[in-house]
Amino acid sequence: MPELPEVEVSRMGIAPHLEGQQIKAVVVREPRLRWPIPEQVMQLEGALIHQVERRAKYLILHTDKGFLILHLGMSGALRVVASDSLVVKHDHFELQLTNGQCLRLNDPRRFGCVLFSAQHPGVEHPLLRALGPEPLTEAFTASYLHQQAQGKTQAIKTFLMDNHVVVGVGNIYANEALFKAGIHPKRAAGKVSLARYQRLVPIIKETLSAAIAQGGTTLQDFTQADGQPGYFKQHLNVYGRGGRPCMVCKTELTEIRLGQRSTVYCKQCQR
DNA sequence: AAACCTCCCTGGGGGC
DNA sequence: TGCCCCCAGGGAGGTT
Repeated sequence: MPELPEVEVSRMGIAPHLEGQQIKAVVVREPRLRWPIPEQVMQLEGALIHQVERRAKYLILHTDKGFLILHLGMSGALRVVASDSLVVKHDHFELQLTNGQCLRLNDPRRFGCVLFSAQHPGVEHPLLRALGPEPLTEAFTASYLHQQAQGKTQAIKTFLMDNHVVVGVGNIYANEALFKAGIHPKRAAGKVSLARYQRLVPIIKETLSAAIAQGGTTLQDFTQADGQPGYFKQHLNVYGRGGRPCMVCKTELTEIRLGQRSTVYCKQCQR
């Protein structure tokens, strides 16, 4: 499942193949994604791609004829392959380039989206306008998070996963970061001290950065049909380990549901 | 307004 | 072996 690190790895993988290239044809095989793929994407035929940007878990292709917004949802994957390479099940969308390559989106669960924006969507588009800061920038600090949390009774895990607070912290990283920071996932966000946010924020940054760095090792063969590598799985302390012993104190890990999401923690280590 | 809940979708896994 | 049911997840949008 693409979390922020995987989207960033996707961006790094596809950008060198796309930037400076021209779009020859836009192919929509299955328009029924999260939202129907709009007709306007056809306007990108003939466009020159300037840049591939990531904002939260969205990828934004800058072209001289507008902006393409991509979201991978739960199960989406992007590959750069030869335009005549075999189309497989769930290959819903592609941009064919004049150099014979194409950017192909495969998404079995269709939670992803492909959208068009005439202006840069970061400030203008309703989906991106209200997003919180990027976790790997200087804007994301302990004092910012502490201030956002003031008066909130919401569980800190739900708070961290709210895109208005900070983007890109999905269920896996919220679980892992709270474990490493020793904070109970159900603790009210507004009752977590500044000192504990000062511990948590660097942990979130380090966890995301480490995952990106490891995804980087798969960049070489990114254009091959390998699928998701699962490179981060061996580093997980709590996610998917409910009922098994805590790696620190051996206490049986507790699994609960919080905001419809599976939540695993150590009742000994996390308070 | 804040804090919940629901829904979209398919593949995979467990139970029988 | 095969079938059914449930679950996973991001995040918009609805409800309380």
